[in-house]
Amino acid sequence: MPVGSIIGAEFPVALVRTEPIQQRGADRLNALLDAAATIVDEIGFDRLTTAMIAERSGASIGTVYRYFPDRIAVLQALRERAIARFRSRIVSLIETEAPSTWWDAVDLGITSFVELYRSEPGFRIIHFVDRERIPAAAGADDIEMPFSKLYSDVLTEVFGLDGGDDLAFHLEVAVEMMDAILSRAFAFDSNGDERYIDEARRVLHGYLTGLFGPVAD
Amino acid sequence: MPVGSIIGAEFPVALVRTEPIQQRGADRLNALLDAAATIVDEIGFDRLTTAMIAERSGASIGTVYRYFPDRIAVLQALRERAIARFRSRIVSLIETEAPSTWWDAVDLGITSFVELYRSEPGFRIIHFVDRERIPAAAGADDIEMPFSKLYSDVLTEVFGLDGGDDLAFHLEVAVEMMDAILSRAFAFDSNGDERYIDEARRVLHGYLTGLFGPVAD
DNA sequence: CGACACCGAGCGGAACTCGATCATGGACGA
DNA sequence: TCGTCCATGATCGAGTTCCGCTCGGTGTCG
Repeated sequence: MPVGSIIGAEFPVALVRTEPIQQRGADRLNALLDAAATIVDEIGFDRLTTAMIAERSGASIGTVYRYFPDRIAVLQALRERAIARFRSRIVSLIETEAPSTWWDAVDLGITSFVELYRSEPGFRIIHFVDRERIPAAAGADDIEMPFSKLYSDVLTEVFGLDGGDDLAFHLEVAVEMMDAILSRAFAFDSNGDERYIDEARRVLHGYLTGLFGPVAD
Repeated sequence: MPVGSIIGAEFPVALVRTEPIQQRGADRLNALLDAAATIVDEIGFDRLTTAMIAERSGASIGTVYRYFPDRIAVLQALRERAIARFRSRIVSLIETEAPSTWWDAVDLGITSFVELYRSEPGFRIIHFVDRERIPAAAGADDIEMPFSKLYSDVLTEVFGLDGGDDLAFHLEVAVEMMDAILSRAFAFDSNGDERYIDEARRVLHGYLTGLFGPVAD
């Protein structure tokens, strides 16, 4: 069962300058990210300064730059950490709930997604999808497998869905749509506007059943 | 016929410090935005400096700050101007093409949207929806009517669509979805990946016919 | 005591200000 | 109908402030 494979590395790859070795190092790194998260929540993306991160987390600027190459990397790492948590939450949900249809599995994904936006500070500002995508800097090709591809593998192997090569494509479209609608849900309502959340579910259900046919396990 | 009403103001409201009075002022403002647009296209969002904008447009830094309160406002104004052009393009398209069904009208919207991404410099970086939405700064409530609301009015009055109060909501969801998929289409391909563009059309068609029933005028 | 972790003054550069200077176009008299 | 005048819009750019980031030196774990 490949479900566990949708968990990624604990810490963002290639974003930190030096992986922390000692315990306090790891603590610091998390503290830095926590600080960044709450600040982003409060004053937004581009008003965040590295000095603020340092002050909030009780570190010095030097320490910030010990772990991160630049300001942007902090934000990216923040996203990565949140997504890593998201992935592991999905895994435990799938294992405990043991969904019997592919739709139940997807629905679980949506639920986790909503929880992610709700509970992860700063995430409703950062967003799931990285819109500043840089065309995959050549050289660093140990890039993490995209979420949609992994989920497509799971659906294929566990539920025998046959979307062919198109499955990953359609799942990516699905993820984009879901993120867009949920971002809207959380844009003005930090708890998430239920109307949009419900609509996201409905849209995804309609989109996916339109591709795979009615739900049946 | 209210079609004309979906054109907004000529210049972005509440983003410029001083509305230009004389002709050269308006020219300057446009020149500044043009410069910003091409620079964004070339080197991206956060490498854009106000000094570059000044130099490219043949102005001084002081002039930049005469019209814009800060760097971010330039980008916002850039989006607003592009969207204003988008609106007027839609108007002329609807008037010249005279679509006979509501779907044709929506399809025209999608076409314009794609053209917007293709032809408006910097727009594929800026994106249609503002993801930095700050909960509507209190005080400035002469905020522009959202695009989805206006389009919903047009569809209601011209094609007699009856989505009730829900129509505007569903159209907003539709716009969010479309922008998400099209952003993806233009993320790595400055001409737009046709596969995603087609999918955006398909998705919107499915979503909207699911709400209004099959297309018929 | 070696390596890991941390510090913070300081440097370069970008964002933004402000008082001085130039240009425009409407008022107004001839 | 013109020309000139000048209030006000528009422009300038050196200078200030603030921010991202470096680096050599100082703690503190194992």
